[in-house]
Amino acid sequence: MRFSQLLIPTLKETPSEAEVASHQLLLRAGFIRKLSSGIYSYLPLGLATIRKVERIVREEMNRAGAQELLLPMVQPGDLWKESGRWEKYGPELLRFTDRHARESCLGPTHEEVITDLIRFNVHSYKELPLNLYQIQTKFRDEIRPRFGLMRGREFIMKDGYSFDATEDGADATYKKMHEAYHRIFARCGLAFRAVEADTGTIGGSFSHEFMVLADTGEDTIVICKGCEYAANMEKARCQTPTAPATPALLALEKIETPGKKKVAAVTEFLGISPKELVKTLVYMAEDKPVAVLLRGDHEVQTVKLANALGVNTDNLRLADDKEIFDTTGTPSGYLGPIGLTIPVLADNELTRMHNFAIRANAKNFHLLNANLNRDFTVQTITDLRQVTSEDRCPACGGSLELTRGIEVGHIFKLGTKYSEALKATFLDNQGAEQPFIMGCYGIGVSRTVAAAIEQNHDKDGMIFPLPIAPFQIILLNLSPKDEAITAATNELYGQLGKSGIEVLLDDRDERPGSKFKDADLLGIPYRVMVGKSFSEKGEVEIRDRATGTTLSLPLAEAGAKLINLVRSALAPPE
RNA sequence: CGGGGCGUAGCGCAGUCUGGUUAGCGCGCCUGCCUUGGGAGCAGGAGGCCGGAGGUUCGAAUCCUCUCGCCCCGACCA
Repeated sequence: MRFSQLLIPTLKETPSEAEVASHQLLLRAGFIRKLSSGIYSYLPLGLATIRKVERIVREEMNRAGAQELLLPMVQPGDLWKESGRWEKYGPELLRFTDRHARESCLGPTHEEVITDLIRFNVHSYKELPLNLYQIQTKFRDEIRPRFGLMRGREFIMKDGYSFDATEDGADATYKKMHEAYHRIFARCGLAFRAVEADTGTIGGSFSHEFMVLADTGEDTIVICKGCEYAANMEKARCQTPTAPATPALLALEKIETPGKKKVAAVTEFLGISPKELVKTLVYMAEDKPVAVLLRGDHEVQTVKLANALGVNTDNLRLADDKEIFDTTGTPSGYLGPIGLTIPVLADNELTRMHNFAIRANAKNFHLLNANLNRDFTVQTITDLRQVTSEDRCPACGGSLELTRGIEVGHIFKLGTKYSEALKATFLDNQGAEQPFIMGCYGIGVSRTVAAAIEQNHDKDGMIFPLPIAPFQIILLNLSPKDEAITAATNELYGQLGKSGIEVLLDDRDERPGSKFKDADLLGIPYRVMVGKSFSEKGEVEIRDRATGTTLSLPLAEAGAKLINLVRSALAPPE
């Protein structure tokens, strides 16, 4: 393709609305333009990149035995009522009525539609397993879209759904998808980790998220430096080391702590570490109070707490001062665990603590030398807190690292949640009716492009991994008015094109500096320059965008060299 | 939805507090000359309902009211 004929509206200056690198660069390089909040047009280069990712996704999904189909975007409200999600999904589901006053919605995901399709068309275990996917525009009316393609309201997603007859079969399918996802993101040239994840509102029994590692990621993930263990913060566990030998239990001691409420102030005043204090928090779970006990320096992980209580995170919040007083009789800020009548949950860590400090249920007093089961009891002891970098890996005991990630893929083993809700069943080999065992598998295609840029850029622009670059080579004619140079450039362009190499020919009548700047901005992996050194020595130069290394070689050798470079970069993993 | 900020030419901004000629600047765009290895130079030019509506005033980009849109921070997610 010729640069002069393509719509590539590059910008010298960064639009003020863009905050993160991928958003700024996608705008500056002319890949996308915003239509309204969270809704973007993909220009030719943006679309080319999207198509590259899609192609890899298709190849790997097909290779793993999945089949592509395409489901409707507009979906009847009745189907969502049948699954129960019409009520549950919330305002993120964009709803509208058509001319016949039928309730409808734009598909944010397709569990209902696919399950409906399968229940009417698949009836026997002999037809299973089935694994179906589509690549399509999704719409989710996000509360706050942000960061360009990172969190749009309209975005391109690959969503896949599997149907198995047995648990073992479903687990095998899940494993196959896990492997396929590994291959997909590896082929995209991304540094990523698969992490254990909470199943959230989609529901199901277990799941993994695929995280592209980048400092600007919206998620915090925990990865082990010593083994393969990795998990989302919401799910991350840590070793619960066996309790040290129980020391002598000291007598409770009431001590005045004038005006000290916050953990840091209290422990400083008492001359102890926050690790020697237990704090008492009150939450409202479905509007009923529960107390949570935690070591002073630890933080509650809301998702874990919600799971321990069996409630949805939407129905879980910190109690306000009035609620604390009304339900415990103690003002906020003075509440300790002794004598509580509401349900009490304690974090695992408490089993290892002895002679710790707590609040005394009285203004300006704390108690020293408190002990679990001697001075107070709790109903539940489990993992309720955020893992920290001081914790040890639950799998190998190695040290843990907290890092940021961008969620580009998510796989779930759903089980029978939707098949039961929609009465989607088949007959097993005994002639008994069984619900399909399902899995679902998503990849944010447009987000993957943003994540790739987030992970691969420098001050001059994007640096695409070759497999997902919009073009593999950008060929610069540095002197379009020079006939010899133009003839040489065209010859090379033709040769590469015949070999199936994707070349963007910069034939614009611009000065070299502008072409260099644009080439860097677009992030195309190899830049080939035909100019002064061709006139002087018959040589062209090949510059690697990522490393900046430049290779000069005779025109006659350049084509073969480039074909070689591109093909080796495209070699699939292992 | 709560908190913060912003809407002036395609992009980046000044002007608004303290109302007063024809609303400016840089980049980009058009024409010509010139130039050609890291976003050149000169000359000429086009482009604005100052987000929208209402109000105050002799007079509003500027003050007031309402509204719409956008961005950032939080709870949600591919």
